Amino acid sequence: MKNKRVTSQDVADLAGVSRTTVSLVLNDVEGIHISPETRQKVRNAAEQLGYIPNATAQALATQRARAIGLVMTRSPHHIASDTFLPQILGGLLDVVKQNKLRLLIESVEAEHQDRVYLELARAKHIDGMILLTPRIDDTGLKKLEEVEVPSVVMGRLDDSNLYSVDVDNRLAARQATQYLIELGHTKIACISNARPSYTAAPDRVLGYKDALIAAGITPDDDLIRYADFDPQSGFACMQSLLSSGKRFTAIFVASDNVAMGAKSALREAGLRIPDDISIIGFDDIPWAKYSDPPLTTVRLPAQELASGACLMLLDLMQGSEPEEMHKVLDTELVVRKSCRKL
Amino acid sequence: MKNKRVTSQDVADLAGVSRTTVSLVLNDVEGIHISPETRQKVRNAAEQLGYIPNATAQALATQRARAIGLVMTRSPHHIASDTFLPQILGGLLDVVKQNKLRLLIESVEAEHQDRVYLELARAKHIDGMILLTPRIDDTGLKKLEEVEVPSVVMGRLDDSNLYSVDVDNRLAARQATQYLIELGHTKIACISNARPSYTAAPDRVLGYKDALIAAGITPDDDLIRYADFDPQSGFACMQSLLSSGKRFTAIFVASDNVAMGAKSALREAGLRIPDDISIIGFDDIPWAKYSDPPLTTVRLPAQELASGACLMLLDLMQGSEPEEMHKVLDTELVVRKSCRKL
DNA sequence: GCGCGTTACTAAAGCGTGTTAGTAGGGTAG
DNA sequence: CTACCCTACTAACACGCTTTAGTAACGCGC
Repeated sequence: MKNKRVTSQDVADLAGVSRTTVSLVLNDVEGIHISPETRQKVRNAAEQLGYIPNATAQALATQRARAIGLVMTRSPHHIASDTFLPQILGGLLDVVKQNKLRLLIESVEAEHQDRVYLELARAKHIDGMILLTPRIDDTGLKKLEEVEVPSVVMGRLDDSNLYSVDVDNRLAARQATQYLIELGHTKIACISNARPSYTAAPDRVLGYKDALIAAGITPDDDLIRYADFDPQSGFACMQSLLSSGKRFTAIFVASDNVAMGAKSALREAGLRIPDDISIIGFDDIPWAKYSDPPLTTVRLPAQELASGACLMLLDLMQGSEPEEMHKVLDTELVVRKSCRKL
Repeated sequence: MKNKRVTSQDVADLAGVSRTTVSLVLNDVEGIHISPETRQKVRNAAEQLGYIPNATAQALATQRARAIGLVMTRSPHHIASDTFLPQILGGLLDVVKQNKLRLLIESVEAEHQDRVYLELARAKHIDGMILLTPRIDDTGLKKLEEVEVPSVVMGRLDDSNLYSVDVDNRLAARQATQYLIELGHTKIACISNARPSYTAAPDRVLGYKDALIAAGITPDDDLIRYADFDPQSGFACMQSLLSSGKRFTAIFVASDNVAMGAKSALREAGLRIPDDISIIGFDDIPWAKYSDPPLTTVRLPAQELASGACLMLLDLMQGSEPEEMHKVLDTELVVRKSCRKL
């Protein structure tokens, strides 16, 4: 009862003007002539009533929701163990808040993607979307390209004319592997971060192979495993490698999160890092620095990726063309203590 | 051009019926009589045109946004290093998806909270909100109670008549500390998870003291530090403890995330876990199990907390009264290898 | 063949805003 | 004195949907 919704009509009534005037004043519309006294009257009335415009009505009238969506192509379970998410959210929220937008989180199961993207876009609850960790086989994205909804992909997508922000996964993986080679390692295994359908995974494996080949080492597919985002899968992959009987003195794990599990498996097997096995990660999650031993890894600028994608999206939403279609941010080798000279 | 927005009017025209009928059919409104043939005509037309209802218009008409907000009282920076967030999001998304709702993320800086909560609520972009890690001194929340917006707090808030879901932090902390005592430790330090203004922090310290007192040990405030969510602050707190000259053989760190940093500081000081110092954490984040040594900790059911809060919120949104006003979930001591018998 | 209930639909009134087109009144130039 | 412009506003439509109130047609009992 005390909280009957206050509308612009109420403000207009109290101020003794029309609803139009209220709208014009409160939105500071340019090039319109309203006397300072009236402006003040309206402002006072709004203040007094505690008027808060109904965002839904605004959205309907303006055809803009003032919100963007973060779309994740993963199950809630996988989201729960995504080390990266907080950083990405942090980066997004930063930009989103500055631009007075809202952020919508959406997770899309593999099954009915096609429809979902379109629904999100057309239903107009959001003005644009950021697509996280897209999959190669995502047919829905193809359709998305044909629609006029501003979208930016965080990651790489072949043959796509969607805008994107990413790092050069292949190059970064190559550099990481090269670092191991420079330390004298020749038997180097690899655990990729995710199943190959997620674009970053095969890219990182390619980079790993690039480095080997450049050093005259023949890649051995038996030394490669594909994890599934979480430490648990890293644990399993490492166990599988260890029990394969194949020898290796170093390993490139294409995700710090997965590396956590891998390290644990090494420890259980009685192997010491870096004395017995050198390990290099990927991502530089906040814990990498504090793990034991501190993990040598490739820093991936998560927050910058997120805010970069967000800024790009804002450009698109304003109708202006972003500078680059596919923005690529730099990675950086962060040497800590998990690798040793052979 | 190809993507002129399809409205219910278009569907009505194609099907040769009124917009009303379209709405009635597509929403499966109960207790209304529409012939099967007409229903089919409408469905076909909608399908053919690829009609997707405008969610904003629906929201305006029904006065329900079909969205809930997750409100975090922290800066984007702190969000970026929140280990818990993915699990909470996972839990929320699960429920949210099942109920065909949307999830909005909002971060609120300490400065202008009062206004923000109300804006969120009244602007009606959301039907209800979940408040994460509230602070004792949050005056905005007081005002929120007076408004009719369904809200559930994840955490505890004294003297509040807001619904809440939480664990018994005090009891859990007590049990953790008691475990250390049972192992024979008497000199036990404590690093709390956050600054005391976040309710969980002092609660956990109280539980820690409870256990000491029950065992006839006088708590020593010089052995207590307050961290700030992230590993870095844990590192600093541990350094501070070590350099204080005070002796201790075990420590209760009220956050696994903070414990990561603390462990790192111990290692740098040349102390071994658990040989020199036993350490017990809190939260049981996914990495606790895989850290070295595997961290003994208190499992906090993050996903269940989130989904519990969400279900509670759904009840409130439907106007029904949840069973309990303050739901308390169980914690569980997870013994791993970071504590030893003295 | 009149009243009444049921079926199958539709017209129109909201929801709360933004925005365009228009108006009334006063000043100024010709 | 008329024509025109400027200021300061307002009436009314648009946004796309839900929902209430209503209507027309039909069957049925009496």
